[in-house]
Amino acid sequence: MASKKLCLVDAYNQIHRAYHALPELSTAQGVQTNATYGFTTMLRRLLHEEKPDYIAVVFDPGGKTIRHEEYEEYKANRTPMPDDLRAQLPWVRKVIEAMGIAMVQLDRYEADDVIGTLAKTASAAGIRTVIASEDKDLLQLVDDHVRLRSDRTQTLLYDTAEVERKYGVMPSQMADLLGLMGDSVDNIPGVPGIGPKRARELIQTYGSVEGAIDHAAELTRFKYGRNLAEFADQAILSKHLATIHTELELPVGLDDLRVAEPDRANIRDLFIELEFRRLVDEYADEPETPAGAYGVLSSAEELDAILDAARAAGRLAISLHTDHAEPMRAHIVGIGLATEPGQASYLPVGHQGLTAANAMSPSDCLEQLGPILADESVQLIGHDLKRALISFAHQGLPMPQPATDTMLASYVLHPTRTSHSLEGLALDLLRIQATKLADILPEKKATFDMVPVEEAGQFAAERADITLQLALAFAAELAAQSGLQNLFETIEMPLCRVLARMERYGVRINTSYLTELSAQFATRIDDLQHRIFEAAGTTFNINSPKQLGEVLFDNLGLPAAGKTAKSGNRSTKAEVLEALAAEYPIARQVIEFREATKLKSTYLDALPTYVFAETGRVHASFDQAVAATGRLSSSNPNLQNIPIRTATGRQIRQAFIPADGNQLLIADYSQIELRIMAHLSGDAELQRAFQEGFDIHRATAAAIFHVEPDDVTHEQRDRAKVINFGVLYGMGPQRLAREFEVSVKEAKDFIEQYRNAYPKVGEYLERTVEEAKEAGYVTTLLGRIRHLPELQSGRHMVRAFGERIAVNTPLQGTAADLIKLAMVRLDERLTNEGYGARMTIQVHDELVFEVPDAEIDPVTEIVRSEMEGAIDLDVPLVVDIGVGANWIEAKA
DNA sequence: CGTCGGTCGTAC
DNA sequence: GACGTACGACCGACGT
Repeated sequence: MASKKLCLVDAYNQIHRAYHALPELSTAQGVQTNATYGFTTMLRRLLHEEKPDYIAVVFDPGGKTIRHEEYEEYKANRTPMPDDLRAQLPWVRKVIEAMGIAMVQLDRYEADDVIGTLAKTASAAGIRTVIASEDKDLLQLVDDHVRLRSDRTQTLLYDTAEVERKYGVMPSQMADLLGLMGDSVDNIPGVPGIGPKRARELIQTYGSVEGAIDHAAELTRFKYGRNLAEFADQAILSKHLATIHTELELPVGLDDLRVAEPDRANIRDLFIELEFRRLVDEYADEPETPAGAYGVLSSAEELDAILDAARAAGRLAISLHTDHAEPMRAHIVGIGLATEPGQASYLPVGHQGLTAANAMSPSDCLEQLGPILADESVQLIGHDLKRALISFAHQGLPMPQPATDTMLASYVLHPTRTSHSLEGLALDLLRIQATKLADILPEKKATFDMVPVEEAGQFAAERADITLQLALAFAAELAAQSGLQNLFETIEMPLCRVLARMERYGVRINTSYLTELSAQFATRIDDLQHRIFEAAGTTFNINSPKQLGEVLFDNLGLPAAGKTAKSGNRSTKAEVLEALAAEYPIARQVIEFREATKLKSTYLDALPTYVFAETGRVHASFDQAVAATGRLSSSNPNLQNIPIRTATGRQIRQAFIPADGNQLLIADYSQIELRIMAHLSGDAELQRAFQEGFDIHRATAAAIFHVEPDDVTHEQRDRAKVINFGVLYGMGPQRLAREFEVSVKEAKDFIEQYRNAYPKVGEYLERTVEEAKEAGYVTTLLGRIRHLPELQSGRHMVRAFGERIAVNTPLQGTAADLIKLAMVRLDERLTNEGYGARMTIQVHDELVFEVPDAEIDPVTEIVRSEMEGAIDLDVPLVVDIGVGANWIEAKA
């Protein structure tokens, strides 16, 4: 049998390496985790690949060591550990502890010395050692039994031969080598004028530092030879400092380092807390599965009993499952129902092969559910309820106003979470591993209706149970944060149903018009492609940035301007091509080709594919839990990026039309973010500009260029516009300089002039960043919050990014709050007052309505009053409203 | 054949 | 890289 193995981890070395190698990661709570994560995966790999019998993680002591006593300057050049790394050390120790791995640390001695001593002890016992470190000092320990493992781009195991190959000396001579060449990392001086190459030669020739010094007299014709004599003491000291002690008295023996069974429950909890989701699965081979009492309902009486319980409890958590991912196309397959945590039932509705003989009919099920949904005394709870509401409506049930959507609760509390999936929340908050849908589907592409009722029931009931438990947990969390609770209850929850209605109603598009336009574009694209190929002298894929770059910059020799960030290809973006267009017609042709193909593929050809046969309309999704600032997002298709800026692009908007007998009514907030900034900053001049109803860009131009508003030139107004928007995004002078094609100094002057014009705006922006650093988060006017772990970063770039987010989020987020509030009130009024008008699209500061011809006047007034009156600011909110037969015509 | 990162471009 | 928030088309590398 092979000999046993010991792994020794150089803790700080590996922690630092992880910290620098990984991008900043942090949990939803803002705990930084990159070093912890990197160290954890390193440990895991080490255990897996080396399969040691013994293991220890060795730390340096907190205070001074014997080397400091011998040489004051030892490690004096070390920069202090960044705060965001130091903060991770307790977590690293927790991970090591949970994994059942020994930690060793000795006062006054470095980790290297402990490692050396342990390795030697192991060797004496016939045990092989693998040291995990990138520190070349440790190479001196390498021998037949001891190897050093380095894991940079690939794993490299240093044995004696590898050390000799790389450094030209035997491992035992590494301290001599360092004694001569010094080590800037540890601030070991070495001998001036002797670097790695000479040190290597000298050690190879004379065997040791002492040997080299003995022969210094023979080398006095060289400067380094004279230095060797002069700095002999320093060389001896350096070697001494670099020499690892291997004879220490340690408080632990090898027996204490045996690899133990990890504490899986503890590891799982820890990884959940740290949000190491991938690792949780691995260590939680016995995950806590919900131990609830779940049953399948098989009669109207059983269902009634559950509904009675819901009425008694005043709440009902549901988990709805359908046969289709798109709610507009979906039919209800079954519903999990829960009223108390730990127990839940399943109502099968539309499983394949399920007949009235073994259950209730689908229509009976749904009919029986109708009243409870309409019952306002029973709080409806669910996860991603917008989908459920659409499905209900699709099947003829009422669309109730739900009380708690756990997805939205999670979003309000942690808007930057990348996912608000039920599974993820269950894991993080309840420490429960929910059953995965994929695990119960009979095959990969199966749908829920193919799952046998019993399995589907366990799954759906579990989800309803988890949803209820999450709702209770979120209720407690929200209760402690009244601002968020208010936002959740008065805006996000009501909006959920508004969006469901919008989505279900959809928008009408003129498909024949789009098809016609698409054919025109095809001709134009074909023409451009021919001309580009002719100019290039070759055919290629113009849509491939890589191939395009080769043609333009290699074949045709156009001057390249900058590389792309990730792959280092030469950039072919519009800005670059635009600069070349005056001199090289092909650049212009590529720009036009790009615009045409973009519009054709993204809009002209894509939009008609979204038309839903049943309604003849497009039912895009408006997602409420995506954007970190509180904005909505839109997808399938995205109706929030329909072109408007170019004449060609505007043709696409004309495809958006109302139903017969209706008009489109478009209502836009005018300059909403700047108005919010005027309000929040309290700047008198900016406020006055809005109160007087000035053209804000013209007013800003007049103020920063010191001219009368009437004398402002087009260029001045354009520049003021760029600055006005730049301020909202935290733009710096460099970017402004590039934008204006002026020097950075001149750009700084513009900013200075802006600050003079609106002094309180500058103060406000600075105050916002300061307060964000203090509090760790920023807030909007209606109490939405966003945590900013970026501001605690050790990296300047990341911190600067955090500062821009801190500036932008309250403005963008408050605008989002306002329009959401207006949407909720508008929906309420239009519904309650019996109008046929429908809200159909939201584009951040704009609402699109489909309004019956006869309702135009009253609806215009209602829209204006609810939007302008959404909230009372120190400046007026102005809404521009237009009416027309398509989205362009209606733009006032 | 599907997934995913990279690049680019559209909106506010 | 240098201005915030999104979604998505296309390419091309990579894995099954």
